[in-house]
Amino acid sequence: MSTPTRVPPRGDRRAGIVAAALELFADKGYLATTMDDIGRAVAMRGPSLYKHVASKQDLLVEIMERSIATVLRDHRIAVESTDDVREQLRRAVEAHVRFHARHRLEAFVGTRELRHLDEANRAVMLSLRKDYESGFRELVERGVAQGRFRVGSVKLAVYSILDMGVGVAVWFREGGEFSVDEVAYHYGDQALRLLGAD
Amino acid sequence: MSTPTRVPPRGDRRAGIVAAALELFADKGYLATTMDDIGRAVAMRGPSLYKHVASKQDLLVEIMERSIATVLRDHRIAVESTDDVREQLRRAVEAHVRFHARHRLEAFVGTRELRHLDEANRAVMLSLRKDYESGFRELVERGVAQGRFRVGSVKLAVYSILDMGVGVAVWFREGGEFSVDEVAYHYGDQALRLLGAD
DNA sequence: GCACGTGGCTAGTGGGTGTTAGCCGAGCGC
DNA sequence: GCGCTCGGCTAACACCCACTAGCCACGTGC
Repeated sequence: MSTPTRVPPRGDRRAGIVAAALELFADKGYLATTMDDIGRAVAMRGPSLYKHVASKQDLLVEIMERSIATVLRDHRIAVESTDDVREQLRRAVEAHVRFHARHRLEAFVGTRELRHLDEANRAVMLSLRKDYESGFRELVERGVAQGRFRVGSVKLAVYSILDMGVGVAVWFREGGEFSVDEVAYHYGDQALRLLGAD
Repeated sequence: MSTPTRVPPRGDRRAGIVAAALELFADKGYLATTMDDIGRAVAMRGPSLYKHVASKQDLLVEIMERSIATVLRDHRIAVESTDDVREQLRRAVEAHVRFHARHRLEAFVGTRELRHLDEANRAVMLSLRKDYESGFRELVERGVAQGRFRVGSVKLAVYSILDMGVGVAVWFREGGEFSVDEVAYHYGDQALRLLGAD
């Protein structure tokens, strides 16, 4: 039997493996996904994967690190793009929602499989997630201090806004009833309403 | 070694097993929990569990069924307790939040472990969850029709309200900063704001 | 044209897991 | 007191899975 694929372009075989792992982890869960499953998705046997990755755990770590790094970057960009608190919050929420719509699978795996990260990596991820949450809290607190927002509880408002964005990852489908932009806009709007903005 | 517990009260040994399974499923996940783990939690060996339950899957099914039945019942009671749409929605949201605060673990397992239900049971659960969602959608639609709510999109508003309630299960702790009632009240408020109520 | 690194393969290892089989002590009905 | 049911136990079965060992084809550098 001759090789069906002539020659894999370069050493980016690893990227394909990570992508396949992401899809499988999101679909079946980390524990339910076997190395053979991942191998099958990239047309090789399970053990061959070890020529490209150190372990199954490494795949999870790589997925999570990339994911959280993206969210934090997008958030920073959104907040730094204006000085007006109201607008900062709108853009931060839109970035949050855009991420959860565009990177559904990463978002999914990022929250669902946190407990299957080994201790050290989980601690790092939890800390980064806390930072992210803090960014929103500071934003809302500043808005309240400036009299732009009126909330019963900053903490509960922030949790609510974040969680409704997280939920997008569950139901959103590319090419479905809503575009990413529509969802982002509506959610930004809802967040501002929830904060009693203006 | 004599029996440490003199005699288990009655045949409610099963209830203890389900409770232990719930805690473990919520903590480690369904797949990561072994029958030995569950056995240890109720002071017996794994295989002995089979004198009380048919399978590990049965434990998951029982947990999920009880969980969804509770939510649906609470929702119905809330909606039937008044005729005013605004008040119906407030009470439905409060019931939703109360459930996710009081039955954190059930809520957790109910959403996180859905994929590990076998096909038949999963279909039933998904259908029941759809019914629950529909209840909220009809409520919001009625409110909009009566001019009591003003929303950009009924669907997105409903998703948002449900998801922010679901999120409560993640962070809520009995005896923490907020009581169940406080959270329920605040979330009811936030939902009404989000709907542009009144 | 040859050595060698790359990246695939098969075979195996060591451990884990749901579940069944079969044993047995204790309490209860009669 | 006898037998039966209940509910525990240990042993074992039948897989499954991450990962390792060791082999080999192929393309490239020289």
